[in-house]
Amino acid sequence: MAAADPLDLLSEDRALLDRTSTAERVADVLRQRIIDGALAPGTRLSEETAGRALAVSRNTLREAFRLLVHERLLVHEFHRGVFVRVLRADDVVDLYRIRRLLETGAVRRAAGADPALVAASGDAVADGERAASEQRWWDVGTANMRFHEALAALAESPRVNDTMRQLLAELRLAFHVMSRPREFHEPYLDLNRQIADLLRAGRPEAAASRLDEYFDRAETQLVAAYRDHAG
Amino acid sequence: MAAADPLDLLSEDRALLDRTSTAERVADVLRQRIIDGALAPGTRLSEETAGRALAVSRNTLREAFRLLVHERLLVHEFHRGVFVRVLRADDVVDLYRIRRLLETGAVRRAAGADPALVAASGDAVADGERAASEQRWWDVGTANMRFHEALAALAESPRVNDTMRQLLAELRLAFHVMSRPREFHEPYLDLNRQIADLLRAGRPEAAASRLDEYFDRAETQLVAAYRDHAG
DNA sequence: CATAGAGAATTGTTCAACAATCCAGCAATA
DNA sequence: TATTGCTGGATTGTTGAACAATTCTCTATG
Repeated sequence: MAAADPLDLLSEDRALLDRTSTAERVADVLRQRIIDGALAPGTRLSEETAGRALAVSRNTLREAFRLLVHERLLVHEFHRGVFVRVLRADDVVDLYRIRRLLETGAVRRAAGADPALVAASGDAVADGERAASEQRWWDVGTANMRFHEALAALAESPRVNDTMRQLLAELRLAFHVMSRPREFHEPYLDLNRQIADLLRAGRPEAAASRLDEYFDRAETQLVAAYRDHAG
Repeated sequence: MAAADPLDLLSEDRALLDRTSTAERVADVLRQRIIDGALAPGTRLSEETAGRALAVSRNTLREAFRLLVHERLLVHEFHRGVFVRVLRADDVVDLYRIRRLLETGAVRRAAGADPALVAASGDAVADGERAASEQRWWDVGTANMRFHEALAALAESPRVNDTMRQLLAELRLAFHVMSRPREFHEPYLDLNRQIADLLRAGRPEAAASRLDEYFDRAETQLVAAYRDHAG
């Protein structure tokens, strides 16, 4: 392997250097607010109001809206405005369907993956356990998502990583309509731990099976809770 | 099961009813032009020029650009403009990596899928064979993509379908930098036929194995041709 | 030949205007 | 009372112009 070219190192910093457009930064803050629940599903975002609050022009705001609509965090109704997406039960089913493909597929090829990626999934589990012991249930949910993001990362594919981040952000929308984070997240701490341990032990197939169980349980539970709540 | 509510039928038609915005239509035509090669990879799209050609304002055009950047068909360089994406060899590798996850995963669960979806994949293969017999190599490529879109559709997930469509559009960018459509697409007609037949015969695992072979060969060949061409 | 710098061209962002559409509320009617 | 029809007000859709910020081009200069 050749010596690290300092120019390569610099070119990696370039991304940090060239600033990002206002529209993208606006999209970033809106995305964060949607994820953390400050903007609840169903909320309408008026161009006038939101634009004044963020101190950006309508056009710039609209560019940001387009991005988030494409990410499915907002829905756009022609001549009516944009709304924070309200997930339906079949959206949840769909989200779990694609997660299953990406995550179990990624886990199955974990044997050939960078060991650091396996370690990262273990870290996420540990974070979740710590948050649970301190009763920080929202953080348990966050750690759970980081864990599954780490599983998908075993595919070592930037596009899979992006897709996964997007899907998990979307899934946050489902958690908001339900109101019992502890009951939902706590049962999976143990299952996640098992998956992480199997991975570290170099048994990806067994980990994938356990992961499939996780999906069965989580999906069933979430959809059930969902129907209870939303009818 | 209750009688079909005519109101439900109408609400399904709603999507057809509400028109789409100018920005989206602009994005549609640009997407088409990129896919069919009229806008070659690397081409710069000036807001001034493109806006005048399409007779839309800069603001509207920029909204359309945002959409296509998000789909990775365009790249946006701050203060420099938007360009039709030029795929690199590692982009191609990445595309095949996620395709492998989605398609093989979808094929493995084909047993439980709607038979009409299995039939659709067979139709796509037949179309490809017909196009090949008539020397329409570009159409062979199109049919090939329809075939793989049909495979992904076995997952019966709208999000998988969307993701897949996007990935295949992106892959078209790779085909444009190579210039031998026949040599690239012809060898796979037979493999596709085998996969479709195995599916119809109710042997999804065998089909998935064949599909894995397809990915190995296609990826290797495409990346090799790619390196030859682009260095 | 390389470099620096001035000027042109392009993008980033805002603002104002108007058309198209939706919505809330009220009147009219059966 | 419940439904329909209308009207005025509010919001979005789209355009055009303007200016700031940045990149590009080209020439002069060493």
